[in-house]
Amino acid sequence: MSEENVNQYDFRVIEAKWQKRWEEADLFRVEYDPTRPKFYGLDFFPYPSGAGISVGHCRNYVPLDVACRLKGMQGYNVLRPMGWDAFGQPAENEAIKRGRNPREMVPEYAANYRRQLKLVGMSYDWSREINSSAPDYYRWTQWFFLLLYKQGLAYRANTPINWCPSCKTGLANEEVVGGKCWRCGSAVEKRPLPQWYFKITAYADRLISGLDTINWPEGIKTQQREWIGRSEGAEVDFQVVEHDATLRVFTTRPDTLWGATFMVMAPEHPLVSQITTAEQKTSVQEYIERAKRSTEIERQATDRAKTGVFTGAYATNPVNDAPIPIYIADYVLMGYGTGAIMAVPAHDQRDFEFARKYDLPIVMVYQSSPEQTSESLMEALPAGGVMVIGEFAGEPNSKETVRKVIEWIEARKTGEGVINFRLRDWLISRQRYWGAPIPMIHCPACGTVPVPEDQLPVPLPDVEKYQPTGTGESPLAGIPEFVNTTCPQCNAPAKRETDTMGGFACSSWYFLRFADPNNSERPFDPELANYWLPVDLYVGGAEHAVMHLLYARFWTKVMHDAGLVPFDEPFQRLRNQGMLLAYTAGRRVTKDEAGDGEEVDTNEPLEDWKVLKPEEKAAVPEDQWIWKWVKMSKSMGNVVTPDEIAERLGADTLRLYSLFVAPFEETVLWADKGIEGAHRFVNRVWRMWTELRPHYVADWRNGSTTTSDAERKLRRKLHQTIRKVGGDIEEFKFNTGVAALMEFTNELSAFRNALGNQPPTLEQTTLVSEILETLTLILAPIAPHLADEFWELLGKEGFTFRVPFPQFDPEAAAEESILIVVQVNGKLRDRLQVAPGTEAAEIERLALACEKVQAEMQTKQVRKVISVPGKLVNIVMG
RNA sequence: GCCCCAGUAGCCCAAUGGCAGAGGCAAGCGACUUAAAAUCGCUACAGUGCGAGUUCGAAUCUCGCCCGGGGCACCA
Repeated sequence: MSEENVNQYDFRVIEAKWQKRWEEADLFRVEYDPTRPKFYGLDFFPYPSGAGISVGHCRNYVPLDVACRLKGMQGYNVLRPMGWDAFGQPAENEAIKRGRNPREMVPEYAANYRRQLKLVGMSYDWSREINSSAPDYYRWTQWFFLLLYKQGLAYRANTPINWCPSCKTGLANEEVVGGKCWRCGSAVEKRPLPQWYFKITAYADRLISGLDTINWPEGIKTQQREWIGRSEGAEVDFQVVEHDATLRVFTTRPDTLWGATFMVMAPEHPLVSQITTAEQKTSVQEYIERAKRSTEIERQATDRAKTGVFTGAYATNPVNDAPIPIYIADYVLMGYGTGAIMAVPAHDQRDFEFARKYDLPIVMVYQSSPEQTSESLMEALPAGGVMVIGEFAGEPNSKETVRKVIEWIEARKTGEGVINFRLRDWLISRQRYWGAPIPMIHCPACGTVPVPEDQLPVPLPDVEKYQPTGTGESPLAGIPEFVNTTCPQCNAPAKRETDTMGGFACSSWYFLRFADPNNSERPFDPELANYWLPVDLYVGGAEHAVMHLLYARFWTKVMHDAGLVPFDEPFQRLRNQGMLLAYTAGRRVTKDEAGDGEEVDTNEPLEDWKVLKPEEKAAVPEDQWIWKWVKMSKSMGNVVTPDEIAERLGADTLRLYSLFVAPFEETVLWADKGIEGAHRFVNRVWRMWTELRPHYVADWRNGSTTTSDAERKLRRKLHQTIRKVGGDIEEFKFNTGVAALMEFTNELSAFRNALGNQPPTLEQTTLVSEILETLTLILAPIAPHLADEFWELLGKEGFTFRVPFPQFDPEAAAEESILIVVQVNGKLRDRLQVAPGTEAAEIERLALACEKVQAEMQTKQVRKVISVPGKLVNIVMG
């Protein structure tokens, strides 16, 4: 009976037992220890949604956990914290939906997350748990707002903002995706409102150059570079005819000034009203009105025909004094450059289209051939050709020419070289309740005054009603007890700022708070931050490529400049996990649903496919279901939870499968079949290991060494596996690391079968003991519950997390002989076994001596022999 | 339209210039079993999306296409 029990892999009991012991021993709690090297592994700051985590979340939490456990076994002092991005719209919207207060809901949801993360064996130091909506956290978010303000990096401006009518709040540029709100997909409008901004544009250059110093996926770096969008060019002044005004334009092609035949201003340009003539007033007014009404989606549609209106005014081209008409058109954006352009239809496609439509002259600056004329042009010529007019006639169409022209313009004082960025300042104001109040006070006498640091936090009032107002005003504006205060400077009655900060403020510094989460004197102790930071390994989804990662880098640079931290990049190494898709039943969108945009649920992609809700499944015949692979998410109703997998197959199986299913960064299609295989493997390990365990001797290191071929081979495989598993985890190649473990168990199985019921020899006992112990430890980062159970079964104390990860023995891992392939003209002819390190000349000699090669040499002449030591010999004959 | 990433066996994936196959799923066969499951063992299956090129040698490098995924999109 007892024999039976030992061989029964009861993962439910084992996993619960070790999770309890880890907790009792406070195993993952870490302390500052400058005598030890540190390792900081961090997950993207999650919002704890009511749905809890799905197996999709395991795609990032498990690999980082494995990497951190390995680092711990390698002797690093590992910081692995977790906290909740609890402020912001996801939490608020969910609370509204459930008619609850987010203040009560967040801790509940966080508790569920915590429970689930423990269930899959995560090695978090829970003593460092933080909640960004707690006053002792947002107090410091507000403190950082004031820091930015003091540095001149926070300002209030009344410019038209991106307004999401559904979220009822302003959006930063980064939060507008294709003219739609990133969160809900509604069409974004423009609204004038006074708003707080962070001057991230002041750091544009450093946000680009810093990318060269960090180990991030190239794709993410490219996205950030393109988002910041640095472009070199010049600003040039055009005198407006018969007005005391100059129109300044930005151009990357000042070399084409000679071909500028008209100007275009954005409809919002402040000069428009001043220079528009009486005759044109009506049509210009109409155009401006129309531009205002159209949504960002409409304005951003690139395939749309160019439209515009003549202002009646003219400007003087500074290079040839020609008067050229000034138009307004919505393809020119007020937010980029100067909001006005010089149009060179011959060399810019957009200007070309506009010129053809409104019959404006086209003048060629560059020509690739004499036959080419402005009349014959079918499209603009952005590149190539030689300059044919002006002072620089004869110059090629090149960067060098652009540079020369800029110098010339500067000398003539009509313009200057300028670097422009696509990046705009970061809109931080939200007109919502659930966020950190912006710590500013509006005083009638003193103006805008910061809240003194010692009065922080400005507490978010606890209220019953917090729904967004929709008027563009924060719900806080309706709470007199909050709004009315006194001016910190003159003590006169004053009003508080009622906007709150967007959630990205909280996540721009949380990684620092983990270094010192309970500090009530400052956001963090510099000594602790210097020890733990920067984050060594940061893991999360690629969807934050621009927003969060850009903002966090910006805040870190600001802190660096304020002398708070010595580094200026927060995340040394970044990895993005792939998405997890589930096969999901859906149906076609019916005509009436597609018809009106108002009623369509904007959380779902606006396509012709809609997920079948559970209640709809009965109504729609099964042969009309359309199956699709879509992201696993609560709104799709296709979630598989770690709870059900842990219950059915165990956490270690789930961990192993999360790693094995595909390369880390690849998209995964969730199929239940695959995980059965992972479970089979874990069972197989259990069975083999427990069967061999009776042969274990603790002092195997003093035992006799193995000599038989088969045993030496198995030991070689063991040491190769140590090397492979450790290396693959470091390189984030978890799938091949797990495969290596499977390979080893396959060989171990053959050994066990060969052993049968015979008692093992002394040598075999030594080998088996080494295997039992080593296998336990190399499994430990991946299947920690199983490993700790094994460790105990070996009669050891404590936890594998505290045991050094095995070192591989290079001698034991070395191959005894190497296979050399012999090819003739690239085709396989023979194989040779040679000792490692055999020189090229020697294997060449052996290859030429091969029978099959000799046979071919009878009829052909050897032209060349390529001999690659350790690989092959290729004999070229003809 | 532009920029990334991928395309290898029925499926998920290894191999990053050197014998196309490590691992898993599914399939087939055998052993064990009264039988089945589980387990153990064995087996078959592709010439690497298409077309050129470089090379002694290409899944791997280069160029041009096709297909899928992701990102950006009037930025002057």
